[in-house]
Amino acid sequence: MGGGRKPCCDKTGLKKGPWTPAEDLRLISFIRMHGHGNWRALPKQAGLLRCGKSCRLRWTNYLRPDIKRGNFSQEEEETIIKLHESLGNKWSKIASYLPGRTDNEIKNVWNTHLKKRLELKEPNPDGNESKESSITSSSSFSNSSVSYENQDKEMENGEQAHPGSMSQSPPPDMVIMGKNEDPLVELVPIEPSVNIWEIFDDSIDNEREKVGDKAKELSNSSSFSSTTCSYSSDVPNSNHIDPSIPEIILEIPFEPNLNFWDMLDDDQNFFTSNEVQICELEGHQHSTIEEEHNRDFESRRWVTYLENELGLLATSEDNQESLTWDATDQPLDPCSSSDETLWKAEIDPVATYFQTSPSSPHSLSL
DNA sequence: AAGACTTACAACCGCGTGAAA
DNA sequence: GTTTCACGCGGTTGTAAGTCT
Repeated sequence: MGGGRKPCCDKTGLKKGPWTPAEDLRLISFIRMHGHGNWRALPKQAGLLRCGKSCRLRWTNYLRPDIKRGNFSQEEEETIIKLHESLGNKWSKIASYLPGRTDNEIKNVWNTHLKKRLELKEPNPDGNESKESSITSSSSFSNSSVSYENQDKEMENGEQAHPGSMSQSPPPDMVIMGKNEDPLVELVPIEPSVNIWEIFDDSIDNEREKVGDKAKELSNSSSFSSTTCSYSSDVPNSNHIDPSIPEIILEIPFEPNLNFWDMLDDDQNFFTSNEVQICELEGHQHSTIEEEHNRDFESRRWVTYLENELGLLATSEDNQESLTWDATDQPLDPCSSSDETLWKAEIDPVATYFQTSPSSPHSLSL
Protein backbone atom coordinates (compact mmCIF):
# COMPACT_ATOMS: atom_id res chain seq x y z
CA MET A 1 0.00 0.00 0.00
CA GLY A 2 1.87 3.10 1.07
CA GLY A 3 1.23 6.48 -0.43
CA GLY A 4 2.64 8.45 2.42
CA ARG A 5 1.29 9.24 5.78
CA LYS A 6 -2.39 9.79 5.99
CA PRO A 7 -3.72 12.61 8.05
CA CYS A 8 -4.89 11.48 11.43
CA CYS A 9 -8.41 12.15 10.31
CA ASP A 10 -10.39 13.92 7.69
CA LYS A 11 -10.31 17.45 8.93
CA THR A 12 -13.07 18.69 6.70
CA GLY A 13 -16.10 19.61 8.69
CA LEU A 14 -14.29 19.16 11.94
CA LYS A 15 -14.21 21.81 14.56
CA LYS A 16 -11.02 23.35 15.83
CA GLY A 17 -10.18 25.72 18.56
CA PRO A 18 -11.39 25.94 22.11
CA TRP A 19 -13.74 23.33 23.38
CA THR A 20 -17.18 24.33 24.40
CA PRO A 21 -18.83 23.12 27.59
CA ALA A 22 -21.27 21.10 25.55
CA GLU A 23 -18.44 19.33 23.81
CA ASP A 24 -16.73 18.74 27.11
CA LEU A 25 -19.87 17.34 28.57
CA ARG A 26 -20.42 15.11 25.63
CA LEU A 27 -16.89 13.82 25.70
CA ILE A 28 -16.95 13.29 29.42
CA SER A 29 -20.20 11.47 29.40
CA PHE A 30 -19.17 9.31 26.49
CA ILE A 31 -15.90 8.31 28.06
CA ARG A 32 -17.60 7.88 31.35
CA MET A 33 -19.96 5.42 29.78
CA HIS A 34 -17.80 3.71 27.22
CA GLY A 35 -14.21 4.47 27.91
CA HIS A 36 -11.78 5.60 25.29
CA GLY A 37 -10.49 2.51 23.65
CA ASN A 38 -10.35 3.99 20.21
CA TRP A 39 -9.73 7.67 20.01
CA ARG A 40 -10.13 7.75 16.29
CA ALA A 41 -13.58 6.30 16.42
CA LEU A 42 -14.60 8.12 19.54
CA PRO A 43 -15.66 11.44 18.05
CA LYS A 44 -18.01 9.74 15.67
CA GLN A 45 -19.48 7.54 18.32
CA ALA A 46 -19.80 10.45 20.68
CA GLY A 47 -21.16 12.73 18.01
CA LEU A 48 -18.34 15.19 18.31
CA LEU A 49 -17.12 17.24 15.41
CA ARG A 50 -13.54 16.83 16.50
CA CYS A 51 -10.73 14.62 15.45
CA GLY A 52 -9.79 11.83 17.78
CA LYS A 53 -6.51 13.42 18.50
CA SER A 54 -8.18 16.54 19.69
CA CYS A 55 -10.49 14.50 21.89
CA ARG A 56 -7.60 12.62 23.39
CA LEU A 57 -5.72 15.80 24.07
CA ARG A 58 -8.70 17.46 25.63
CA TRP A 59 -9.29 14.45 27.79
CA THR A 60 -5.74 13.84 28.89
CA ASN A 61 -4.86 17.45 29.42
CA TYR A 62 -8.01 18.80 30.85
CA LEU A 63 -11.01 16.60 31.43
CA ARG A 64 -9.42 13.56 32.96
CA PRO A 65 -10.74 13.12 36.47
CA ASP A 66 -7.37 12.80 38.11
CA ILE A 67 -6.08 16.08 36.82
CA LYS A 68 -4.81 18.23 39.57
CA ARG A 69 -5.43 21.84 38.76
CA GLY A 70 -4.04 24.89 40.36
CA ASN A 71 -0.66 26.19 41.21
CA PHE A 72 2.41 24.07 41.31
CA SER A 73 3.80 23.69 44.75
CA GLN A 74 7.38 24.49 45.54
CA GLU A 75 8.04 20.78 45.80
CA GLU A 76 6.55 20.12 42.44
CA GLU A 77 8.58 22.84 40.84
CA GLU A 78 11.74 21.56 42.36
CA THR A 79 10.86 18.08 41.23
CA ILE A 80 10.37 19.31 37.71
CA ILE A 81 13.66 21.12 37.75
CA LYS A 82 15.50 18.09 39.04
CA LEU A 83 13.80 15.75 36.63
CA HIS A 84 14.44 18.07 33.75
CA GLU A 85 18.09 18.08 34.63
CA SER A 86 18.24 14.35 34.29
CA LEU A 87 15.57 13.68 31.68
CA GLY A 88 15.57 16.75 29.52
CA ASN A 89 12.39 17.64 27.69
CA LYS A 90 10.78 14.31 28.37
CA TRP A 91 7.64 15.93 29.56
CA SER A 92 5.54 12.85 29.72
CA LYS A 93 8.24 11.11 31.70
CA ILE A 94 8.43 14.02 34.06
CA ALA A 95 4.68 14.08 34.30
CA SER A 96 4.66 10.47 35.37
CA TYR A 97 6.43 11.55 38.53
CA LEU A 98 3.88 14.21 39.27
CA PRO A 99 0.48 12.60 39.73
CA GLY A 100 -2.31 14.72 38.46
CA ARG A 101 -0.07 16.86 36.32
CA THR A 102 -0.02 16.57 32.57
CA ASP A 103 2.96 16.74 30.33
CA ASN A 104 1.44 19.73 28.63
CA GLU A 105 0.98 21.56 31.88
CA ILE A 106 4.49 20.79 33.00
CA LYS A 107 5.84 21.86 29.67
CA ASN A 108 3.99 25.13 29.94
CA VAL A 109 5.17 25.74 33.46
CA TRP A 110 8.70 24.99 32.45
CA ASN A 111 8.61 27.29 29.46
CA THR A 112 6.86 30.11 31.20
CA HIS A 113 8.36 30.02 34.68
CA LEU A 114 11.02 27.55 35.50
CA LYS A 115 13.24 28.04 32.49
CA LYS A 116 13.25 31.76 32.98
CA ARG A 117 13.88 31.39 36.64
CA LEU A 118 16.84 29.16 36.02
CA GLU A 119 18.16 31.52 33.40
CA LEU A 120 17.91 34.30 35.89
CA LYS A 121 19.57 32.23 38.52
CA GLU A 122 22.45 31.01 36.45
CA PRO A 123 24.42 34.23 36.21
CA ASN A 124 23.95 34.66 39.91
CA PRO A 125 23.77 31.26 41.55
CA ASP A 126 23.84 32.85 44.97
CA GLY A 127 20.74 34.82 44.30
CA ASN A 128 17.71 34.24 46.38
CA GLU A 129 15.21 32.27 44.39
CA SER A 130 12.38 32.52 46.77
CA LYS A 131 11.05 35.67 45.26
CA GLU A 132 11.07 34.26 41.77
CA SER A 133 9.60 30.98 42.73
CA SER A 134 6.74 32.71 44.37
CA ILE A 135 5.67 33.84 40.95
CA THR A 136 4.37 30.47 40.05
CA SER A 137 3.49 29.28 43.44
CA SER A 138 1.19 32.01 44.41
CA SER A 139 0.42 34.27 41.56
CA SER A 140 -2.50 33.07 39.65
CA PHE A 141 -4.53 30.44 41.34
CA SER A 142 -6.10 32.03 44.30
CA ASN A 143 -9.56 30.77 43.57
CA SER A 144 -8.54 27.21 43.22
CA SER A 145 -6.48 27.51 46.32
CA VAL A 146 -9.53 28.52 48.18
CA SER A 147 -11.30 25.56 46.79
CA TYR A 148 -8.54 23.31 47.90
CA GLU A 149 -8.85 24.67 51.36
CA ASN A 150 -12.51 24.06 51.30
CA GLN A 151 -12.01 20.58 50.13
CA ASP A 152 -9.40 19.96 52.69
CA LYS A 153 -11.82 21.04 55.29
CA GLU A 154 -14.44 18.81 53.88
CA MET A 155 -12.11 15.94 54.04
CA GLU A 156 -11.18 16.79 57.54
CA ASN A 157 -14.83 16.54 58.22
CA GLY A 158 -14.71 12.98 57.19
CA GLU A 159 -15.29 13.08 53.50
CA GLN A 160 -12.88 11.05 51.55
CA ALA A 161 -10.96 12.48 48.71
CA HIS A 162 -12.80 11.92 45.53
CA PRO A 163 -12.06 8.36 44.79
CA GLY A 164 -12.14 8.92 41.11
CA SER A 165 -8.97 10.83 41.29
CA MET A 166 -5.65 9.26 41.97
CA SER A 167 -7.19 5.89 41.91
CA GLN A 168 -3.89 4.30 41.20
CA SER A 169 -2.04 6.29 43.71
CA PRO A 170 -1.07 5.76 47.27
CA PRO A 171 -3.06 7.41 50.01
CA PRO A 172 -4.44 10.70 48.84
CA ASP A 173 -2.49 12.97 51.08
CA MET A 174 0.91 11.72 50.19
CA VAL A 175 2.49 9.78 47.43
CA ILE A 176 5.88 8.33 46.94
CA MET A 177 7.38 10.09 44.01
CA GLY A 178 9.63 8.29 41.66
CA LYS A 179 10.00 4.83 40.44
CA ASN A 180 12.18 2.19 41.83
CA GLU A 181 14.96 2.64 39.40
CA ASP A 182 15.01 6.34 39.72
CA PRO A 183 17.16 8.09 42.26
CA LEU A 184 14.61 10.80 42.50
CA VAL A 185 12.38 9.48 45.16
CA GLU A 186 10.55 12.06 47.11
CA LEU A 187 7.43 12.54 49.03
CA VAL A 188 5.23 15.02 47.36
CA PRO A 189 1.95 15.99 48.88
CA ILE A 190 -1.02 15.59 46.67
CA GLU A 191 -3.62 18.21 47.00
CA PRO A 192 -7.14 17.18 46.41
CA SER A 193 -8.22 18.58 43.13
CA VAL A 194 -11.19 20.64 42.32
CA ASN A 195 -13.05 17.95 40.60
CA ILE A 196 -16.03 18.26 38.40
CA TRP A 197 -16.32 14.54 38.55
CA GLU A 198 -17.92 14.84 41.88
CA ILE A 199 -20.75 16.30 39.96
CA PHE A 200 -20.64 14.20 36.84
CA ASP A 201 -20.02 11.01 38.68
CA ASP A 202 -23.02 11.49 40.82
CA SER A 203 -25.37 12.40 38.06
CA ILE A 204 -24.21 9.86 35.57
CA ASP A 205 -23.93 7.13 38.09
CA ASN A 206 -27.39 7.93 39.16
CA GLU A 207 -28.61 7.52 35.67
CA ARG A 208 -26.94 4.23 35.39
CA GLU A 209 -28.28 3.20 38.70
CA LYS A 210 -31.76 4.02 37.72
CA VAL A 211 -31.99 2.63 34.26
CA GLY A 212 -29.42 -0.02 33.88
CA ASP A 213 -28.81 -3.44 35.21
CA LYS A 214 -25.49 -2.23 36.43
CA ALA A 215 -27.31 -0.30 39.02
CA LYS A 216 -26.99 -2.73 41.80
CA GLU A 217 -23.29 -3.00 41.39
CA LEU A 218 -22.91 0.69 41.67
CA SER A 219 -25.39 1.76 44.23
CA ASN A 220 -24.62 -0.35 47.22
CA SER A 221 -22.89 2.35 49.13
CA SER A 222 -24.45 4.79 51.45
CA SER A 223 -22.11 7.64 50.76
CA PHE A 224 -22.66 9.89 47.83
CA SER A 225 -19.63 9.39 45.73
CA SER A 226 -18.01 6.30 46.98
CA THR A 227 -19.55 4.24 44.26
CA THR A 228 -17.68 6.20 41.72
CA CYS A 229 -14.31 5.17 42.91
CA SER A 230 -11.29 4.43 40.81
CA TYR A 231 -12.29 6.13 37.69
CA SER A 232 -9.45 4.82 35.66
CA SER A 233 -10.40 1.29 36.32
CA ASP A 234 -14.00 2.17 35.99
CA VAL A 235 -13.57 3.27 32.45
CA PRO A 236 -13.13 0.37 30.14
CA ASN A 237 -10.27 0.96 27.85
CA SER A 238 -11.57 -0.91 24.93
CA ASN A 239 -13.60 -0.50 21.85
CA HIS A 240 -16.30 -2.55 23.25
CA ILE A 241 -19.41 -0.65 24.01
CA ASP A 242 -21.49 -2.34 26.56
CA PRO A 243 -24.98 -2.57 25.14
CA SER A 244 -26.39 -2.87 28.59
CA ILE A 245 -25.24 0.61 29.40
CA PRO A 246 -27.85 3.10 28.42
CA GLU A 247 -26.76 5.65 25.92
CA ILE A 248 -27.15 9.07 27.34
CA ILE A 249 -24.68 11.14 25.48
CA LEU A 250 -26.20 11.32 22.10
CA GLU A 251 -27.93 14.55 21.55
CA ILE A 252 -26.12 17.38 23.15
CA PRO A 253 -26.45 20.43 20.98
CA PHE A 254 -23.39 22.54 20.74
CA GLU A 255 -23.78 25.78 22.55
CA PRO A 256 -20.54 27.64 22.35
CA ASN A 257 -21.65 30.26 24.76
CA LEU A 258 -22.50 28.08 27.66
CA ASN A 259 -20.13 28.63 30.45
CA PHE A 260 -20.65 25.97 32.97
CA TRP A 261 -17.03 26.03 33.95
CA ASP A 262 -17.64 29.28 35.64
CA MET A 263 -20.35 27.64 37.58
CA LEU A 264 -18.23 24.70 38.37
CA ASP A 265 -15.41 26.93 39.38
CA ASP A 266 -17.80 28.87 41.43
CA ASP A 267 -19.74 25.94 42.64
CA GLN A 268 -18.83 26.62 46.19
CA ASN A 269 -20.54 29.93 46.05
CA PHE A 270 -23.12 28.90 43.59
CA PHE A 271 -24.26 25.85 45.36
CA THR A 272 -23.97 27.39 48.70
CA SER A 273 -26.15 30.30 47.84
CA ASN A 274 -28.78 28.19 46.21
CA GLU A 275 -28.48 25.71 48.94
CA VAL A 276 -29.15 28.39 51.44
CA GLN A 277 -32.12 29.67 49.55
CA ILE A 278 -33.65 26.31 48.96
CA CYS A 279 -33.04 25.09 52.40
CA GLU A 280 -34.34 28.26 53.86
CA LEU A 281 -37.45 27.72 51.85
CA GLU A 282 -37.74 24.22 53.01
CA GLY A 283 -36.74 24.86 56.53
CA HIS A 284 -33.60 22.82 56.59
CA GLN A 285 -30.95 23.20 59.17
CA HIS A 286 -27.31 23.39 58.25
CA SER A 287 -25.72 20.46 59.84
CA THR A 288 -22.59 19.27 58.19
CA ILE A 289 -24.22 16.15 56.91
CA GLU A 290 -27.09 18.05 55.49
CA GLU A 291 -24.77 20.46 53.81
CA GLU A 292 -23.04 17.62 52.10
CA HIS A 293 -26.35 16.13 51.29
CA ASN A 294 -27.66 19.32 49.90
CA ARG A 295 -24.61 20.06 47.90
CA ASP A 296 -24.81 16.71 46.31
CA PHE A 297 -28.41 17.30 45.64
CA GLU A 298 -27.70 20.66 44.10
CA SER A 299 -25.00 19.12 42.02
CA ARG A 300 -27.38 16.64 40.59
CA ARG A 301 -29.97 19.22 40.00
CA TRP A 302 -27.50 21.46 38.38
CA VAL A 303 -26.39 18.75 36.02
CA THR A 304 -29.99 18.07 35.21
CA TYR A 305 -30.48 21.69 34.54
CA LEU A 306 -27.40 21.80 32.41
CA GLU A 307 -28.47 18.81 30.45
CA ASN A 308 -31.81 20.37 30.01
CA GLU A 309 -30.23 23.58 28.84
CA LEU A 310 -28.14 21.65 26.41
CA GLY A 311 -31.09 19.78 25.10
CA LEU A 312 -29.79 16.54 26.36
CA LEU A 313 -32.94 15.66 28.12
CA ALA A 314 -35.36 16.07 25.31
CA THR A 315 -33.75 15.20 22.06
CA SER A 316 -34.16 11.53 21.47
CA GLU A 317 -36.70 9.15 22.71
CA ASP A 318 -34.05 6.77 23.77
CA ASN A 319 -32.33 9.43 25.65
CA GLN A 320 -35.47 10.55 27.23
CA GLU A 321 -36.12 7.10 28.45
CA SER A 322 -32.82 6.95 30.13
CA LEU A 323 -32.93 10.45 31.34
CA THR A 324 -36.14 10.53 33.17
CA TRP A 325 -34.62 9.81 36.49
CA ASP A 326 -35.13 13.27 37.76
CA ALA A 327 -38.73 13.39 36.81
CA THR A 328 -40.10 9.94 37.21
CA ASP A 329 -38.11 8.26 39.87
CA GLN A 330 -38.26 8.89 43.49
CA PRO A 331 -36.62 12.04 44.69
CA LEU A 332 -32.89 11.91 44.72
CA ASP A 333 -32.72 13.49 48.02
CA PRO A 334 -34.84 14.20 51.02
CA CYS A 335 -34.52 17.82 50.10
CA SER A 336 -35.95 17.13 46.71
CA SER A 337 -39.61 17.35 46.25
CA SER A 338 -39.27 17.13 42.48
CA ASP A 339 -39.95 20.79 42.33
CA GLU A 340 -38.35 21.44 39.01
CA THR A 341 -40.12 24.72 38.98
CA LEU A 342 -38.52 25.83 42.13
CA TRP A 343 -35.20 24.65 40.89
CA LYS A 344 -35.51 26.56 37.67
CA ALA A 345 -36.75 29.57 39.47
CA GLU A 346 -33.80 29.41 41.74
CA ILE A 347 -31.39 28.78 38.97
CA ASP A 348 -32.61 31.07 36.28
CA PRO A 349 -30.61 34.03 37.48
CA VAL A 350 -27.61 31.87 37.09
CA ALA A 351 -28.51 31.16 33.52
CA THR A 352 -26.83 34.40 32.71
CA TYR A 353 -23.70 32.53 33.53
CA PHE A 354 -24.22 30.56 30.42
CA GLN A 355 -24.26 33.49 28.12
CA THR A 356 -20.89 34.99 28.33
CA SER A 357 -17.83 33.58 26.74
CA PRO A 358 -16.93 30.11 25.69
CA SER A 359 -15.89 27.98 28.55
CA SER A 360 -12.50 28.54 29.87
CA PRO A 361 -10.74 26.84 32.65
CA HIS A 362 -8.93 30.05 33.11
CA SER A 363 -11.45 31.02 35.64
CA LEU A 364 -9.95 28.43 37.85
CA SER A 365 -6.91 30.47 38.08
CA LEU A 366 -8.28 33.91 38.36
C1' DA B 1 -9.97 54.92 29.82
C1' DA B 2 -7.72 52.84 26.19
C1' DG B 3 -4.24 50.85 23.63
C1' DA B 4 0.14 48.24 23.76
C1' DC B 5 2.56 44.75 25.62
C1' DT B 6 3.27 40.50 28.29
C1' DT B 7 2.02 36.24 30.28
C1' DA B 8 -0.17 31.86 30.72
C1' DC B 9 -2.10 28.04 28.90
C1' DA B 10 -5.13 25.37 25.79
C1' DA B 11 -4.89 23.43 21.50
C1' DC B 12 -2.76 22.12 17.15
C1' DC B 13 0.70 19.92 14.27
C1' DG B 14 4.02 16.71 12.72
C1' DC B 15 6.83 12.95 13.81
C1' DG B 16 8.25 8.56 16.05
C1' DT B 17 6.94 4.16 17.49
C1' DG B 18 4.65 -0.15 18.46
C1' DA B 19 1.04 -3.28 17.27
C1' DA B 20 -1.79 -5.43 14.03
C1' DA B 21 -2.88 -6.96 9.46
C1' DG C 1 9.15 -8.32 6.05
C1' DT C 2 6.19 -4.59 4.80
C1' DT C 3 2.48 -1.58 5.31
C1' DT C 4 -1.04 0.67 7.81
C1' DC C 5 -3.17 2.27 11.81
C1' DA C 6 -3.50 4.43 16.04
C1' DC C 7 -1.51 6.55 19.80
C1' DG C 8 1.64 9.36 22.39
C1' DC C 9 5.15 12.85 22.57
C1' DG C 10 7.36 17.24 22.06
C1' DG C 11 7.48 21.63 19.70
C1' DT C 12 4.88 25.42 18.36
C1' DT C 13 1.05 28.54 17.86
C1' DG C 14 -3.14 31.18 18.99
C1' DT C 15 -5.49 33.77 22.07
C1' DA C 16 -7.65 35.25 26.37
C1' DA C 17 -6.48 37.55 30.44
C1' DG C 18 -3.64 40.49 32.96
C1' DT C 19 -0.47 44.37 33.41
C1' DC C 20 1.70 48.46 32.06
C1' DT C 21 2.00 53.01 30.08
